[in-house]
Amino acid sequence: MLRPPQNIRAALLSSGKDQFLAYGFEKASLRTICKNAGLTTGAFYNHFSGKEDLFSSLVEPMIHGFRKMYQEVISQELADLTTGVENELTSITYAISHKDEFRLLFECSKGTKFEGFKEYLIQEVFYPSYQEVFDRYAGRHVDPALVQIILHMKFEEYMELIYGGYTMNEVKKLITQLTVFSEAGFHRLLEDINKEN
Amino acid sequence: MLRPPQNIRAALLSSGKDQFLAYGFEKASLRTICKNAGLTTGAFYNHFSGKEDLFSSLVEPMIHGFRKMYQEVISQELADLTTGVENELTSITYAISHKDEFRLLFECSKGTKFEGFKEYLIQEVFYPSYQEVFDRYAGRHVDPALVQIILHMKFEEYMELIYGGYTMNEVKKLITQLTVFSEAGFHRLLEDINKEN
Amino acid sequence: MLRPPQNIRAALLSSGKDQFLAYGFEKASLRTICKNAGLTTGAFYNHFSGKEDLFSSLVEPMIHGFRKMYQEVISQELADLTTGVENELTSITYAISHKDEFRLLFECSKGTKFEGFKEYLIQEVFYPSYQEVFDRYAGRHVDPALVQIILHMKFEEYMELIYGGYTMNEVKKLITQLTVFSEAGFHRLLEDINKEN
Amino acid sequence: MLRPPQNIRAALLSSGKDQFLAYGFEKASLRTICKNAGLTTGAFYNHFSGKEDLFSSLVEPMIHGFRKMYQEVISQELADLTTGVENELTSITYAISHKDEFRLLFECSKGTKFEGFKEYLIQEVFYPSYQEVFDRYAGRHVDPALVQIILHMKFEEYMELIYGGYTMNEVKKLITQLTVFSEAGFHRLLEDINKEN
DNA sequence: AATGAATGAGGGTTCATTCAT
DNA sequence: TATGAATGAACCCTCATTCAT
Repeated sequence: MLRPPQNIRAALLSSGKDQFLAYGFEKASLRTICKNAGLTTGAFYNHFSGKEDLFSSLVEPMIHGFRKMYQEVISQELADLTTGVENELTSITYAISHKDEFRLLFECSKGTKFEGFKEYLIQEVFYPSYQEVFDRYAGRHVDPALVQIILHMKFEEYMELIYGGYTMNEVKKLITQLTVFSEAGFHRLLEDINKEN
Repeated sequence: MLRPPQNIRAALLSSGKDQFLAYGFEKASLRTICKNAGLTTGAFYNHFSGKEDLFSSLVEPMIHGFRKMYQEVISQELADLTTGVENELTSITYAISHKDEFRLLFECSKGTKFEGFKEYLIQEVFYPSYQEVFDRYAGRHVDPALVQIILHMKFEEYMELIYGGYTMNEVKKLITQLTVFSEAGFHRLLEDINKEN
Repeated sequence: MLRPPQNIRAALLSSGKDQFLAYGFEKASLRTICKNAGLTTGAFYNHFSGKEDLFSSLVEPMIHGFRKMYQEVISQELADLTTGVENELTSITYAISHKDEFRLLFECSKGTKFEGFKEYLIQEVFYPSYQEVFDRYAGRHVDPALVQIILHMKFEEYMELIYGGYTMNEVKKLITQLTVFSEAGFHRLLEDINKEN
Repeated sequence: MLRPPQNIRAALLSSGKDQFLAYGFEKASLRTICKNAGLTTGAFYNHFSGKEDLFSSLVEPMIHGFRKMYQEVISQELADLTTGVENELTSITYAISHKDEFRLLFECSKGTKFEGFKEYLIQEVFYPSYQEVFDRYAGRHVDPALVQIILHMKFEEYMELIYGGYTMNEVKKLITQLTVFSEAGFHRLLEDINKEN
């Protein structure tokens, strides 16, 4: 009653985040979300148009932010291919500071319109540029299956960096090391492939 | 009614697998599972003690089989470090032939006692030997964070091999290539690490 | 905010009419009525004391107007029995120009105090004079059941004239024809009845 | 518990009929219907698939019965034009013995797939043959507006016969009288129309 | 006058499980 | 073993109205 309206919205977002993370979108109980935020289910609908609206409100700002950031990163990457580590760091930093929202999006979104977001991101956003980079470096068309798998591994690397609970310094060091790992593996693989034929 | 009891159990297992894969453990409807298996919900309880029992029955035989197989593989591996690719192939082959059960375990088990199985497998089963192998190769204690991440990437590699829909021949070729990738990366990484200090 | 209060009231009445006509009194949503009128539900209560008050305000002025008009018509009718068609036309004209309000009253008033208005009108207002006219013409007491049915048919005739979407000229012509129909039927019926006994 | 299942279904149908008649389909409360039938709302869904299924089960058998009866009546009518009164009596008798279901269909079906049934019946089933009979008798095309209105009046006549609470003997007598009324009116009207031109 | 957050009860429906038959 | 009716709580959501601001 005496709380300013912003706090209510914030309380609902926070409570919703908790429940969605704990139970997933479908199993999370709106009643519980409301109770934890200190209001009735009826009151909820003065702030959000429904359960999915609450979920979207948690996740969409992050998606827009990520999109914006990613576009800058990718355009830099195309201009200067040596900026890899730095750009990765930018992306990871963003993701870490939106850790929860990423998890919502990737692991708790079943039943929402974001359900397939992870695969969408991998296939539509990352894969095309990945395949292109591989092809360019190899000087030939690289087996898409191989690219797919390595891309998924890369994605998993990011996941671990994001959710591993590392400090920024640790992340920086790990990325450097993992870049060494990936690039060495990558070059050796291409050599082998080219030898084959 | 006239079906031998085995068929009923099999029908329930099959119908349950379908629903659990499609909707996850919690959201899958026991009613639907029973209807698709051609019996009533009441009859179900003559064959299984409940929803989770059905799930366990789908997943536990595979776990035991996998455990048994993995122990043979790992003891071979420790005896002869050159058997890597072959052993991986054995594991993957097993996993591919139990694709559905793996997916149940890893992606559809929320709400059951198997909920944390994937992390359990990684941390309790794979990680110790992984860290040991890394340490042995490096001749020093490798940063566990690094091992964790690379292990997760490896695990993701397996996932893709299992779920990518590849033929056995494709899998064999991919494993060979990915082994080249991983090992080259791994060696280069260790070199770098050793240089550092 | 800057609108003169009359406009707000008018907007609410108009929006309410729309919703009541579309969904009936009970199913119409006050929220929607207010939203369409451009204000909040809270503000609504500064103009009307509640949902039913809004409904009454739509319907009562018409009822009073109709009562007044009908009294003039009926007193003329009793003075001069030949004015039939003209008087019918007066009534119908009034009804057509308050078409929506009539519909509200007859078809959308469930849940309000006007719920039984149609039957009230027929039984309390029309029936007594109808029975009297029949009795007078017949020179004897006509079976009330017969009068009831013919009265209801007459009422339905009016409904169709009102809601049929006819021009005034068409209405005039139709009334003339229908009067022929009714009166011929009526006289023949009375002849038969009198022959019986 | 001890009631045979038929009684439960019957109890739900009866309780549903009461509530639908009293409040209309949308406003009737399933909870109340169930309570009055002596079971919980959960149990309800073992007997009907939902609220509308209950409504349909009340109304559809009557519709099919009516359709069947009406087809016999109309084919007789076309074979022998003098059977009018008898056939009307057959129809009305059927309707009276399904009085409640007719009222459900005509007055309480808003929100169901039967919502427009009354107008459908009038326009699609009755109107075409009505217009044809008028045209045939008149020897020319009669103004559809006139036919519409008289048809609606006829329909209202039936409604009153059905809902007036008359005995079968009274109905028989009233139909005879009303047929005199209608036919006399009809013939006189046609004469007038033909004179006009 | 107007806002909009809050109430609290009610809506139809689904659920895993139980149990008399 | 099988049936299917019953339970009772939970689900998300909508409602007319109130009231502090």
